[in-house]
Amino acid sequence: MAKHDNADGGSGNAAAELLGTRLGYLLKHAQLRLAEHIGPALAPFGLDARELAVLAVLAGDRPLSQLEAAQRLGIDRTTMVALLDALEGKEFVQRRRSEHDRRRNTVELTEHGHRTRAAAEQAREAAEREFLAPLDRTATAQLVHALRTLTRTP
Amino acid sequence: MAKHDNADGGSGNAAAELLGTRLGYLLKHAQLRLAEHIGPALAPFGLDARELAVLAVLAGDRPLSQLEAAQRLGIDRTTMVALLDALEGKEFVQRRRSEHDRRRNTVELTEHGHRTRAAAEQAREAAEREFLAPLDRTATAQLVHALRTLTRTP
DNA sequence: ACGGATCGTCAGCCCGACTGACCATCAGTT
DNA sequence: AACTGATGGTCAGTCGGGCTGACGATCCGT
Repeated sequence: MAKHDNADGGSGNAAAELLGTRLGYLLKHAQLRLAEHIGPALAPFGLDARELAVLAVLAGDRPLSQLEAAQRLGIDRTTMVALLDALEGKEFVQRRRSEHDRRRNTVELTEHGHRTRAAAEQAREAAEREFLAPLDRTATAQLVHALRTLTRTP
Repeated sequence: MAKHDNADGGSGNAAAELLGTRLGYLLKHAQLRLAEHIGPALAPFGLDARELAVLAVLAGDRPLSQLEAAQRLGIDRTTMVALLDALEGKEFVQRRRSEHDRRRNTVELTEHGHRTRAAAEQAREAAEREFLAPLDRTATAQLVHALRTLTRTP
């Protein structure tokens, strides 16, 4: 969280006028600003947002294969490999050859992974709340609802 | 628009349940879906969204330097170089050494650039409207307002 | 027992965006 | 005028995220 981004901070916002009407710009920068909240919030846990999302998806009762996990996140299975390498290196997850289909790795959270995930999730929620603070309850609900509607592939 | 992204389309949306509550996910995917509308809409003009934004920023009455243009878009000046290389190659803009400060390039739209920008801007707006179609007027206004509030660095 | 599909892995590549160095130029100082 | 420090444009290098393509191991239907 330092190299990419830039999320304003510069220039006397002549931009805002022109770009503030462009949905793409608004969405992108909302995301950037949110990332600025969440990144630091997760850093103490040794996680970034993507990794936490992986943990979240793996936290269900049923252990998943790498492919299943990838699909739930909408990422490629080859991307999942590296993600899990990192998470396994930090002892948050554990790969294990599936008994029933020995092509598959079933992936499970470790004890440490479970605890960290729970704590990190709270930190993420707090960061989100902080980010959303300028909006009242209603506006927040409407925002989420609108975004959900728009992302539901029609 | 084919290689990157993936924006769902796969998996029986077990994701939606888990991730639909995560603001980061919603923002990211809203953006992806919007890009899917806008990309093809701008393709006929030989532009992508970033390039159109550059044209928009340069379309003001006063010609800007590369640095000024970059700052208004919140991008790096080194990034602007390549962007302008492309736009100049397509004859949409023209660089010219500033008379008053010969370190600067002032950048201006060509005639062709102006016409293309106007047309492309309409196409972009149409694409945005299409993307926003699932929301009624009020919801759209609220969404834009909320995003604007959140992106205003407080 | 085979041939085709599936899963995990790895190498290679693309894209966007940044950093660092370089050169030309400007502006203020001496 | 000459020096010095800052500024603007350029380029090479690099990084992060994510993909494609190929490969080996396995599975499965015939």
